[in-house]
Amino acid sequence: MTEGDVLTEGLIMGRKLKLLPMEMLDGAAECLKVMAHPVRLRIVNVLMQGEFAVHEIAELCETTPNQTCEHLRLLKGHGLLSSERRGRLVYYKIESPRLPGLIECISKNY
Amino acid sequence: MTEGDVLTEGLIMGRKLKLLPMEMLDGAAECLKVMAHPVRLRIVNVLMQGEFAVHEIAELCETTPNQTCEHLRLLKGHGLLSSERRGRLVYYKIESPRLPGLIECISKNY
DNA sequence: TTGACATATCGTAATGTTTCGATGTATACT
DNA sequence: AGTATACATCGAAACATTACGATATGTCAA
Repeated sequence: MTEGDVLTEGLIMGRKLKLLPMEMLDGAAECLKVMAHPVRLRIVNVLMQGEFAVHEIAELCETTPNQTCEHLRLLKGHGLLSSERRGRLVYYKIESPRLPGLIECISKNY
Repeated sequence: MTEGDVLTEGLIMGRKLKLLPMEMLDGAAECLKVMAHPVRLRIVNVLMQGEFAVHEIAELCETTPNQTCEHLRLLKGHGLLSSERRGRLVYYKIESPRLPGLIECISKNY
């Protein structure tokens, strides 16, 4: 969806409002909910620079491998990341193109 | 903070990574958490087009005045909105410049 | 002052999230 | 086979969020 595609859904007091469709906001809210955690933001920030194995991600995020696994599972469960085993290491990478956009938005505004 | 201000915080396997500082991600995560609800996204989307009273916001968000109040209170409590009473109506408007950026990011990517 | 409307708050039940230790599984090395 | 390493999953406690009805406050108008 591009910026011009907003729908005119609201009409109140004679004013027409350009509002994003509710289904879009539902999807966005779900994604934001998943990303609304500092460690998961950091994970995505790390993976924007390449594939990494779980223990590397854990180290870079200053958390335990255990917790890292859970965060990775959540992100993967929502289709945001994908993983591949190579030997005894499992490498994760970004799957959803939405993620870099969000990190970029954060780096500009926060 | 501009895009060039990312810190080189990560160093692993001889690779230097450009990572956003953790305090920044903490703040972003808190804001995302507040915004990670479809009705609150819609509220901000509405308020990007001007000030509105609570019952108008409720109608445009297709929810009850009661719930609208609670969402507005949460958003205001985080300094994202401000309000002003005029007569028996209370008008809300956007206070934080971060909000339009987030909605814009959503409208482009979702 | 009474009634009506607009907004705010409170209590609470239902639900979801986070964290942690313990346990399970997969791979490689000896 | 046995052991070590890396990762994944499970269960439960602690905590946070959401939704909803009930009740309270604030403003206006008759």
